[in-house]
Amino acid sequence: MKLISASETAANTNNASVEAGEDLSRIGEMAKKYGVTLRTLRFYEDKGLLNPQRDGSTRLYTRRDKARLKLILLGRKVGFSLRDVKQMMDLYDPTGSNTKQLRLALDKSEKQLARLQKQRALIDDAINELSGSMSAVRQMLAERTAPQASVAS
Amino acid sequence: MKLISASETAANTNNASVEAGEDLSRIGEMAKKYGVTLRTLRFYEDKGLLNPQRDGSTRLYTRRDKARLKLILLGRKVGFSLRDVKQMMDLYDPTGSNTKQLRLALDKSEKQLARLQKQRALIDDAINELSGSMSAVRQMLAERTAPQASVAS
DNA sequence: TGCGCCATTTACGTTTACGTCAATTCTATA
DNA sequence: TATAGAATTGACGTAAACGTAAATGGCGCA
Repeated sequence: MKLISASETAANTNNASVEAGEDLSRIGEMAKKYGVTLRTLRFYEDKGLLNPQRDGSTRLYTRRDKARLKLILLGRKVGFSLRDVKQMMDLYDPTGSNTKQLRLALDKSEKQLARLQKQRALIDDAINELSGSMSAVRQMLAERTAPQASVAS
Repeated sequence: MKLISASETAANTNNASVEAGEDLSRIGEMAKKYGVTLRTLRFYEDKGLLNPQRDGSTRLYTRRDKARLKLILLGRKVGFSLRDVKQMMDLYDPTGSNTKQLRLALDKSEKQLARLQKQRALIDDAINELSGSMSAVRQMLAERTAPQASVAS
């Protein structure tokens, strides 16, 4: 599953306007590197989360895009919506202390943490309830004598 | 599936008691009693999970429907899809030992239990990751000296 | 020069479990 | 009888995160 003859692409690019040591990646490379699909990358762009450069129409992702993508994936991992992630990232200002961004992130994180803990409690409940039902069912299967399958909560 | 025995609402519009101890409920009553919306009850019916009788066009829920609804709600609580619940309930046979139903239920339950445990693990991961990020952010907010908000996982 | 692969844009489809009208009819009560 | 309150069906909307074509274009290579 090779895409491009590795050495040439890695060494340089003959076509693009790339002169510094920028390691730009195209969409396929990005997808592979971060375990997402092309569709996902375009989708994130469509939602304003990524802004790759273009060489003609071809997307070229810089390390900035890669950092953002990492953040997005981290955010999704901890359960933030893309909207939340965007909202937080939009506050990023390379010239300031980003206090507002950090406050927002902390605020959202606290709420998300609460949600996660609640979810965990629900899941624990479900697990207990389910385990209980399962042993009941096992009982019924064990004693094949029971004529009725009465079900109660 | 037999539903109606004989005694049916003749002309009396005063529900709640027909002749036998049938305690039929209308949709509003059901919704209140089980904490669901009217829409939900109609939706379940549309999906073949409930089959209330009709008095004209008015739905009348018997205790059988109530038992089924309890099952549905239990199923949803432990994370089964409505499709799963239906599949299991459709196997119910009041004349047999319901071995097949029980086996299916057990099978599905085992899988669902595994899913729940996996989910729990994911949530625990997320909680840890999030907690870590949060203390990092708190750090950065504490030392207002940091000029850059570098973010890494 | 044509094949094959990669990429692009646009747009509709998927999943689940309902919510939200809207228009209308039925029922209960004053 | 008039009217408020229930109930009905039908249809469209929602959320999230993409999937899945379809039609098209560019590039390298044999």
